[in-house]
Amino acid sequence: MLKPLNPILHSELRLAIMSILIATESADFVYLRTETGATAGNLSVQLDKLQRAGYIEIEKGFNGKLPRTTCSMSDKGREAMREYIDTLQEYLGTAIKSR
Amino acid sequence: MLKPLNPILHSELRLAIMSILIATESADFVYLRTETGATAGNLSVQLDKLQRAGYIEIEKGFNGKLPRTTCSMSDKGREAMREYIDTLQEYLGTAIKSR
DNA sequence: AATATTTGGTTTATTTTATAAACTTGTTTA
DNA sequence: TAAACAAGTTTATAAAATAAACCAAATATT
Repeated sequence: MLKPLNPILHSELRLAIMSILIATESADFVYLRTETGATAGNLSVQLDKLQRAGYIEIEKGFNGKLPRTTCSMSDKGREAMREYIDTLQEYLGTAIKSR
Repeated sequence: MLKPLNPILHSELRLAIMSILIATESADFVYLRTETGATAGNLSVQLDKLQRAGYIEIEKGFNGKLPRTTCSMSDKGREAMREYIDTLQEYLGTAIKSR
């Protein structure tokens, strides 16, 4: 029987966010928005879910006088991604290995 | 900007179904049910979506006197999976290659 | 110097999707 | 012959994703 895919990660936008953060260590709201093409509302909601899950940390500060929200991945998030990718590979089996 | 992940494939149960079919070429309703652990209702709905998308073919026949639904992947389905996996790898980048 | 616009978001409402519960049709079994 | 089972489908509910509307502060415009 197949393992379940972590439902927090198995979401297009949340996976996109996590994929960016796993590579860059830190990214702000505006960058995530342009990179993912998400609406601000959607991005806000999904960042919140990732934070509640303990997968990312969100720091609110200022860039000069303008607000700035900086996100980075937590160890828990990195571990969850590792497991998610493992599970994905179990699903996709040979199909993914052959590329 | 990240490419969208085919929403028909980016669903746990549908991905599980497609993953089984990509490896086995053909599987019946009962097998898919036990293998995925899905409820019959959910499986029925998701098979229907995959069929409407043209990703699988569904043949209804009999196993003795009992109904039997056999599913197999279409060329279009195989192509969609190829693309989906490519896109996933773009998302996951190095994280997936290192395993 | 008032007012309009832009930036960087959040909150709330709507739509879509996934899932489960209830039902159907026919078949064994007691 | 009635109860239980198999193999599904249909419909109702719960959860999720997404967008629309809103807000506060900063900057630009007339």
